[in-house]
Amino acid sequence: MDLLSGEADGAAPAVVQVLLPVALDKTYSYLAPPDLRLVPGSIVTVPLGTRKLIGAVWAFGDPAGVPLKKLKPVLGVHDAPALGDPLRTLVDWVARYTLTPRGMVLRMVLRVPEALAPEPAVPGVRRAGPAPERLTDARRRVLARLEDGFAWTRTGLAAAAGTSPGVVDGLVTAGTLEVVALPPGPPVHPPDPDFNARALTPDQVRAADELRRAAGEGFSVTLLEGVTGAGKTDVYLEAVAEALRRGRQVLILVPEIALTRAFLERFSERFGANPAEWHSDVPPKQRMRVWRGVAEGRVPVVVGARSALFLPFADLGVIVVDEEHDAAYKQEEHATYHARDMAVVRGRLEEAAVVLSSATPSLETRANVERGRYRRLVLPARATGAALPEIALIDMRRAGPEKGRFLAPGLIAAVRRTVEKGEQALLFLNRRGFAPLTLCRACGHRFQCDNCSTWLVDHRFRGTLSCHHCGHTVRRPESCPACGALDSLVACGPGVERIAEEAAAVFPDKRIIVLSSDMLGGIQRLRAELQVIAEGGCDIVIGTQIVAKGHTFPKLTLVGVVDADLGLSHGDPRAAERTFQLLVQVTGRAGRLGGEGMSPGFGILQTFAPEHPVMAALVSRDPERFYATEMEERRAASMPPFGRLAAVIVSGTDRPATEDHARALARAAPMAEGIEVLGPADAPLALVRGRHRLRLLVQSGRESDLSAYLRAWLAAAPPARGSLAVQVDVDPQSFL
DNA sequence: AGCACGCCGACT
DNA sequence: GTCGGCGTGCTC
Repeated sequence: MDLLSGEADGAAPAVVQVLLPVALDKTYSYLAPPDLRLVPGSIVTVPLGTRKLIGAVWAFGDPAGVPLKKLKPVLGVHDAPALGDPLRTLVDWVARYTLTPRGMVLRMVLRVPEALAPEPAVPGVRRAGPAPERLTDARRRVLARLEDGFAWTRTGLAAAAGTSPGVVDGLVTAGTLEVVALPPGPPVHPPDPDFNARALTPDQVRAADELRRAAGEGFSVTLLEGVTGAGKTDVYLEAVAEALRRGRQVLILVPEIALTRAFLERFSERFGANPAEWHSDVPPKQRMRVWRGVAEGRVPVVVGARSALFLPFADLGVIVVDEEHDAAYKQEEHATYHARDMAVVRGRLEEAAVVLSSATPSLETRANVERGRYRRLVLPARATGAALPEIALIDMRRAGPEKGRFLAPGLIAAVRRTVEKGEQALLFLNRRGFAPLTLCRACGHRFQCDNCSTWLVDHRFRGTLSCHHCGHTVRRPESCPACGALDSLVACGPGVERIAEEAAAVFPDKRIIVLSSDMLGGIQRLRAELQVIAEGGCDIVIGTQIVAKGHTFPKLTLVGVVDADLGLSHGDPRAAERTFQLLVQVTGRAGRLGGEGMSPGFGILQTFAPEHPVMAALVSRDPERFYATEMEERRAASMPPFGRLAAVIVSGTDRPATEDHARALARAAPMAEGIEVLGPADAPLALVRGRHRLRLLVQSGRESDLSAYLRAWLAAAPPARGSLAVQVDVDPQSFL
């Protein structure tokens, strides 16, 4: 795209196209006062209706020919670097791909209003006049500190002179000192690429060499694959080091804020300084510094959640996507995009090297490797002793527990052997609370959420029934609200609390800790419990997904998965992949001390489907086997990555109106070769936070441009009115 | 997105 | 009589 096309000639007033961070796809035309030096990407303030908004200059001229009298002038330019070509192209690209108005994508770039005001200069003081008449001791010490001629901060100077800031203020009043603006400090200490280069294994060295080369060669995508503990981080930090040596910036995406802590330590060990952080919990002042620092090229490395993808890097050389398979990279709110894929797009636009790191890569990424689009580097396990754990299955149909119990005798025996050796066992169940469903034995009443189509989960520790979707909570009643029967309520199915109860009954003298995200006492309590576990003050850990990543359990040697089939049952195209990834991750928490360093521990999976490819792959400790069969399945079903899937989601407060609109939309779907629209008849109607939701699934056997199809469809479809809303997800990660 | 302008129900 | 609900439409 030629951004300079249609530049105003000679006498005609200069007009610029400005993109605004509102739900508009179009740019608006504004008069450009000649004294403002505008360039493409300039961040400007303009009037819109009654409001003043911050937007960005997207182009010059006025191809649409808006009548001159309608045009208002640009009010001012911000003292911040203009958004670069690659970032502006990224905004256009993401908007087009996700069918989101460009303004809403720009919003993700400009979501830092504080950053756009010039950073308030730190007030400093320096010597400006003669010594005061009354020269006290404290005053003498202050003046002595200023002999060097530099300006000091008020508080810094007072502290250095061993006195209070009041003394400094007094000298300012006396005219001895003056207040001056100090230049803002650098937002982060620069990392040193050669600070603490680790000794790498020969395999790591080979991989690191490849990545270093990639970091110097413009755009490429490399999958870095290796089991937990194989040293992927050490390897990709060498690509980071290379980018730093070349003076280019680095973005490291991590799936969750909670995981950044451990990573930051790792980083500062290697580079002697912390990277800048970017996620929703970074306080406003620091956000401002990071945003500006990134734009001005003064921040060399950012570690952040998916929103960091839209930071205005001045010269981005390397993008790392850590745990690239993680579902947290899919953004569902506002614009729906997949940060891993958009990172690849940004890498292409910025001429950067993209590194995708994972022990269990997504099928999308593996398919791109097979097609020759991405390179693949495998870190073999043998180098560090890391490998997949030994896995055994318990066939719950033959060797399961008695009715009403959830731990099979085989699993109990294994836990007993483990704890009696003084080691720890983990019982993993990805379900919070005591039981996922409560029903009345007398009348069959099931406790359901008022706002959502979900069961209320029994939280016995708290004495409540809660919806995990919207948070709706009621006290656990004594009698059935439908038939009034007393003592007729039964809990169906297990949650971690119930497993804890069962484990306590089986192992009355063992120390048991339950870890889940809804734990009473919050994050501090969680940290404390983790500390207890690390110190060996616990025999059996019972946990949800929260134990699957991040934390390390040094004394853990056995992982028992209470329900390995959980998550396989939905008609989700990625169910098998997700389950495989989760089970590899959680069983990988087990290790065994001995020889040189850790070696893998044991995993026991309770399953009703021992012949399922996921279980078979885990038992054989051969992930390639899983990838091969799953690839074939997906290919046969034309599911991603061999076909495209999209969802048109209709939601509304009125159920019949929502269904009607979904039907009307489905009727309006154009016929197209190889594209099929499913629903609304086959699509379940869900109630989510008080709104009815229906999905129309759009499936394409080929990798055709579904976006174009969807655009054409929705342009011709009846418009949504009232509370009805239509949302498009061009790459849904589940059917739910 | 946000804001004004609009047209219908209960009240300082 | 107004205050205020949120449905509709526009913003250079």
